[in-house]
Amino acid sequence: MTLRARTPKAKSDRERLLLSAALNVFFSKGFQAARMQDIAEEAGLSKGTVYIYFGSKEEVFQALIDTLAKPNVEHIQTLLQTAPTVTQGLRMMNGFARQLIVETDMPKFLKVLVGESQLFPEIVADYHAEVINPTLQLMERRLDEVVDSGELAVPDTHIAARQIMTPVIFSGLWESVFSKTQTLDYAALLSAHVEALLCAWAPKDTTS
Amino acid sequence: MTLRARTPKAKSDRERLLLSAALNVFFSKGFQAARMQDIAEEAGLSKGTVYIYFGSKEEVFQALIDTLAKPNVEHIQTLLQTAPTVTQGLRMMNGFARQLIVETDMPKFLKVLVGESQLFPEIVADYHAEVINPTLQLMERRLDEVVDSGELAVPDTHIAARQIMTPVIFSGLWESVFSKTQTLDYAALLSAHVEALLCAWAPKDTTS
Amino acid sequence: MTLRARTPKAKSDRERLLLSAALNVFFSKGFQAARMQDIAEEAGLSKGTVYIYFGSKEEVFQALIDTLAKPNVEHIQTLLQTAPTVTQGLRMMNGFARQLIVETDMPKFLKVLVGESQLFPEIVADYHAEVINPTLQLMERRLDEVVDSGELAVPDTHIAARQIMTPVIFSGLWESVFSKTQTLDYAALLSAHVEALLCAWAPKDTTS
Amino acid sequence: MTLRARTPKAKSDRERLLLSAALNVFFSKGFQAARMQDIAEEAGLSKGTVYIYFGSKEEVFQALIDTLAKPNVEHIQTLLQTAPTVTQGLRMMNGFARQLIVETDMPKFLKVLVGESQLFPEIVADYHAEVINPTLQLMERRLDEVVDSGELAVPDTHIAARQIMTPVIFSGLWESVFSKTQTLDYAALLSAHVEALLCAWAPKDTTS
DNA sequence: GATGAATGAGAATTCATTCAT
DNA sequence: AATGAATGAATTCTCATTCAT
Repeated sequence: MTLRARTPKAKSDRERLLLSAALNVFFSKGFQAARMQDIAEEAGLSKGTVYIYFGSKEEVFQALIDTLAKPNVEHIQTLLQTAPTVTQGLRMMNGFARQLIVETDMPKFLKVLVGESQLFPEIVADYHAEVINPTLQLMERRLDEVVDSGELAVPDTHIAARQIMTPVIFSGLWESVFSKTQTLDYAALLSAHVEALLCAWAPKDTTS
Repeated sequence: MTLRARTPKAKSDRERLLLSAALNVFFSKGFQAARMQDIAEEAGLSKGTVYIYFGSKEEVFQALIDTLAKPNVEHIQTLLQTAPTVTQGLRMMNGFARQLIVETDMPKFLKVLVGESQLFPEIVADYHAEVINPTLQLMERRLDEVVDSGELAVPDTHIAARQIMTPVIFSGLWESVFSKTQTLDYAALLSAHVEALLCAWAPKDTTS
Repeated sequence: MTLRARTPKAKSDRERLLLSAALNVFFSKGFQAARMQDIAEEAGLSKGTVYIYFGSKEEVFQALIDTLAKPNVEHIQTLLQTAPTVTQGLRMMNGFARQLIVETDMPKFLKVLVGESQLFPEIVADYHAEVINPTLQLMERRLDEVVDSGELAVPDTHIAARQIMTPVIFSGLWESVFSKTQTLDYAALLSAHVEALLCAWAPKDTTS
Repeated sequence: MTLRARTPKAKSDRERLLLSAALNVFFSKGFQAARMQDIAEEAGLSKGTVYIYFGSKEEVFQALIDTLAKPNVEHIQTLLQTAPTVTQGLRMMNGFARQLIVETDMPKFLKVLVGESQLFPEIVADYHAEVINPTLQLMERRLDEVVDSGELAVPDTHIAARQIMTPVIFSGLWESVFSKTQTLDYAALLSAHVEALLCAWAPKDTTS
């Protein structure tokens, strides 16, 4: 029998442990095929114990989304807001995106979200409302600002915000789905992309 | 009882009907959560009938991949090979990509492939080998040619080939996952992307 | 499509063909595991055709018992009744038993009857009433006669009748169950048995 | 919900309970027609519980054979080996055979083995190799010894060993198949048989 | 009469969830 | 708190039977 988690700290550690185990299992098998047993084993605990922390498999899934998704958003937002220029902000974001893809669970998370998107439309809606949309809107606003300031000449900031995310999603997905089959140089792809955008958005020379 | 399919033609029609039903169900629920019953009902047939045409749920899935994936590849390849210039080829491909996203089952297919990627690694490997890789390599070769001819100045054709696909995948995924929550102007995104690439790859003026 | 059976003769031939196929299939798989498809294939016909001749799988089974069991009984009974002495009758019956085991379907039939005995108690009761019991009673009566006539000194004719059958059943079962694993010389076993019985039943010499 | 079996002892008891239930069900319906549900109900447990102890219906069957068949063999062998004379050994074996038929599950087991013999040829081969053959060979060797010692004059010890088993199998089968229809005095049959054999094998008087 | 496609009831097996220990 | 035995709903797949051709 595993040591009991008596303090609140110990309990929240065990919760995190379970969520991390769950992500791995959901990633490997998908929500439906994932057995509570698998999650328990991945965490080194027993089946019954999972139910002490989460009421059902669906609750584990929901908690996973809530716990893992949001911290990243905040980071991106901080990055965008604190960078002196958008050009720098974009370049810094690239570095962060690379980290996100290679060093975090984001690709696994992305794969799980995509895979279960039709099964849990509320979760998708929620995720859109709390993560995707705020981030895109923040980007859009920042781009509007720099257009006004003349830093960049972005023709359509709405599309531009999405355009920025394009290789991040591509890379995340590649990492989840194809990384075992063929590697991809995410950093190169991301920076080629930013440079292309900056080229396209370069302010027109209006001096002459 | 449904009309019996006695001729080979009628049987192959019914097979197609079932595969189309299966794609919808796999898309909605994922492979695991999809019940054979669901597929049968979607096709207006009974459970047992599905087993006359396919030996198991997995066989339905495999047949789906085989049937739906490959035709699109050929189209893309033709497009690339017949366009007089790469610039035109890319612009035409965008039109095709838009069609692919809005008018075909590609987004559903993409979502299913991503969702089940860990469960069927052989199918993913197969898909990579027969669809993804040949397409990317063809693009890469075409880009190498135009670099040689001076039409474009692509710094890294390997990355460039992937870069081209970036918004296609993004759009396909958006269509699958978020289209009910928020629409996205795929044509605008795709063409903004191509224009950015063409800007970045514009041959340097070496006359002066 | 197989030739149609138009005449009554042709129909009854086809019925026999199906029953023979059924015996093989029931023997190999047991009643439950036998598929109508198997029986049809064994007979070189199609599934639906079996239903033209028999209303259900159970009806096939019933017809099998009725058709195949009874002829043999009549033969045994004739043998016993026409033999001039019981001693000769027993020896002749042995020859017949050997034939029954090696050259007929009796062992298959026995195996099927035993295997399904609990599933079809009425069939077993029927079989007992129409085949087993009459034969045993006839034997018993003949033995009573020869005891009276002084030909043999059988202590208990009821038991004796059963005792006679003992190696026949043993051999039939061995043939069904173990013949592929190890052969058994049925003729030798049967005649050793008869000789032992004749020794035990030899009339006591009461002359001195 | 039934009491939980937590200790190894309780678990092995439950396993035995299930096997005993399984024998009854397999006997009544045959392996194929037996539903796991039936076995569970016969044991007073639920369907799912059977799968905690045995991985599949086939595994239950195999375990049954392993558990129930072998103990009896040992008993017979001990009997034969410890009896001072073969004559006594045979008479004692008869007592044991009667017990086997009336007081143990042997007849049920025999019926099940016969019924499923074609479906599980490996089990039959196994059973022949581990139970039937060793027993027959032991008998044969003992008979060879007594022929040498002059105790009995057995003409063919190979056949004789089989001849001895003849009424045991007959009785076991009768018990399984016909006992509800008509009783049979097994003890009388068995001892009549032994006496007949002893008569046939009596050493020839060579004194005069 | 013959065929085999279609049906749906039924059985093995799995696994989320409960709860006695 | 932790465990894992027990349960039964749910799912895949099979096959007896029907019936359009």
